[in-house]
Amino acid sequence: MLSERVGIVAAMTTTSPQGRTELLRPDGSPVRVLVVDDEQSITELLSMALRYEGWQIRSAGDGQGAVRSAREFRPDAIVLDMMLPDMDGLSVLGRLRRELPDVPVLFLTAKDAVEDRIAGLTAGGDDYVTKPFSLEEVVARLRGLIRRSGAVDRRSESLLVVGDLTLDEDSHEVTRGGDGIHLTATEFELLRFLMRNPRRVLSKAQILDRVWSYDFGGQANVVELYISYLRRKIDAGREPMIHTRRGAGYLIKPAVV
Amino acid sequence: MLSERVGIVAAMTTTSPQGRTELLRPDGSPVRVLVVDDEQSITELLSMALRYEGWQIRSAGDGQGAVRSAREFRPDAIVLDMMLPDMDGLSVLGRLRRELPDVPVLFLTAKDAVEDRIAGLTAGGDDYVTKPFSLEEVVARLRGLIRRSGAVDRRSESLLVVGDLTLDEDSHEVTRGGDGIHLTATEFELLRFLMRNPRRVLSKAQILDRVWSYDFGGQANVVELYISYLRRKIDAGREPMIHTRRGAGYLIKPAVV
DNA sequence: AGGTTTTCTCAGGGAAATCACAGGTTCGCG
DNA sequence: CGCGAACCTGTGATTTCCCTGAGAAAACCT
Repeated sequence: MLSERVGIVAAMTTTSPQGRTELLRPDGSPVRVLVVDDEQSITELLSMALRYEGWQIRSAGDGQGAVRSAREFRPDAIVLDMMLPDMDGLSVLGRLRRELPDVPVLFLTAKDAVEDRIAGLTAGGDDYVTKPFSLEEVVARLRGLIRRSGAVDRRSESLLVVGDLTLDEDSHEVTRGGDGIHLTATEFELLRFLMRNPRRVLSKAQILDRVWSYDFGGQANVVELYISYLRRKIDAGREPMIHTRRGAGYLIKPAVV
Repeated sequence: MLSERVGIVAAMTTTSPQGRTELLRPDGSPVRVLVVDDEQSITELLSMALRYEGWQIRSAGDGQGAVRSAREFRPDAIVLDMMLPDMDGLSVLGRLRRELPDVPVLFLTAKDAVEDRIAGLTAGGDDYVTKPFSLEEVVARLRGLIRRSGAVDRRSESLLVVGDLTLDEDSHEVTRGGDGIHLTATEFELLRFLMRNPRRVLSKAQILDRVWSYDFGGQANVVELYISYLRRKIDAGREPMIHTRRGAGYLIKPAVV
C-alpha cells in the first residue's frame, strides 16, 4: 500500500511565504478535497475555509453529484454529510468507496443524532465531526486524514513549533521550553490556530470564526478571555509570545530573548 | 514446506511513518488479503479496516468469485465466511486450497456454529473468529497468521512494549514492571489497541469501532468503564500511563518518572 | 444446576471546562 | 494630562464530561 499510495497522494510539505506549512501532492499540485452537504451555507463555509488552506475544492449537494464528482475530480479526501436528501449516507459511502477505495472520509453528523449508528465509521481510519463544528477542527482533522493516508513523516508533520513552544496535534501535547503544559480543548484549538499562523495578526472576528462553532452566539469577549487563559499558561513568568495589537487582534511569535 | 512459504510471503516488517509496524512482502510490496463474505456491509467494514493496516484488499461475495479472485489476485491470506450462498464453506475451502495450497485462512463463523468442525480446520495453522467480531480481533489474528506463514521473527513481532508495560499478542500475557497482570478479553483488546497507538489520542468512538463488535448497540460509556478497569489493574499505585484528554479521548504513553 | 467470571446498564457524584458579567487596567489620542 | 475605547481578568453560574459503585444479565466452568 505504501508504494501504491505514494503514487496517489504522497503528500509532501512545503512552507508557504506566510510561514504556514501546506500539504502538497508529489507533483506539486494542490491537495483536492470534495465537500458533500445539502445545505449550501455549509458547503460554502467549508469551501472558503479549505481553499484558504491552499486546497482545491469541489462541492456537491447530494449523493448522485458526490459520486459523479468523485469520479472525475478524484479528490485526495472527502467531507461527507451523513444526512443527504437523495440517498442515505452509508450507500453514498459505499459508492464512493467503489470509485476511490483508498480516499479518507471525514463525516459530518448531527450532534443529537449521535447514536444514529456512527458505528464503524472511524474503524478504517476515517474520522468524523459533529455539527455544529468549528472550522479549525474540520481543517485539523482533514489534515490528519490526508497526512495519514499519504507517505509523510508524521512526527515532523504533526508538530507545530514556534520558538521554544511546541504543539503536537496527535498527542495533544504542548510544551514550552521543555515543560509540559496542560490545555483545555478550547485553549488547545486557539493555540493551534495562532501557531499555524505565526507572526500574523489575527482579529478577534477571525479567531471567533475559526475556533468557535459556526453557531456560537455568545459574547465576543470570549476570545479575550481565552487569550488571557493561554497567557497564564504559556507566557507565565517568561518572555511573552502572545502579543496584542490594539484595535487589530493578536499574534504569536518567538520570544526575542 | 517452510522454504516454500518463504518464497511466497517471507514477510518482513518495517516501521511506517506513523510509527506503526507493518507487514511487507520480501519485495517491499504490500501484503495481499482476500475477503470473502456475502454481506456487503461486512466486506466493506473489513476492507476499510484492513486497508488501514496497509494491506491490499480484494473482496468477493460468493464462492465462485472467491476462487476466481484467488487465482489472479494471489493473496497472502484469506478471510472466508463459512456461510456463502452458492457453495458450502468446505468446498470453497477445498477449491481455494487447490489454487493456493499454503495460504492461511481466517474463517468467519456464526457464534452458534459447529465448533468442532472448525476446530478440525484450524489444525493446519488456520484460525477463526466468530461473528459478530471486533476489528481488533480480526486484524490481530490475521497479523498472526501472516506472520506465522512467513519467515519473521515471531518474538519481536508479537510483543508490544510501552515503557515498562508489555503485552504479548501470542500468549496474551501482560506485565508492568515485571509483574504479571491478568486481564479479561475486553480489557486485553482495549489495551492492545491503546498500545498499538502509543502517544496518540484515541476518541471513544474510535475505540468503540475497533475494540467492540460491529453490532454493539450499547451505551458509549462502556469505554469509560473499561478504561477505569484498566487503570485499576495497570496504573494502580504507580505512575499513570493511561491519560484522559477531556473532550478528545484517551492515550497511553510511558510514565515519565 | 450452581458458582464464578465477565460484560454491560444505570445513575449519582464530582471535577473540569465554558462562558457571562462586571469592574479594573492600559493604551492611544487629543 | 485626561478621556474614551479597547482590553484584561476575577468571580461564579451553568453545563458538560468523566469516573465509578452497585447490581442485572450473560457467559463460562465445573
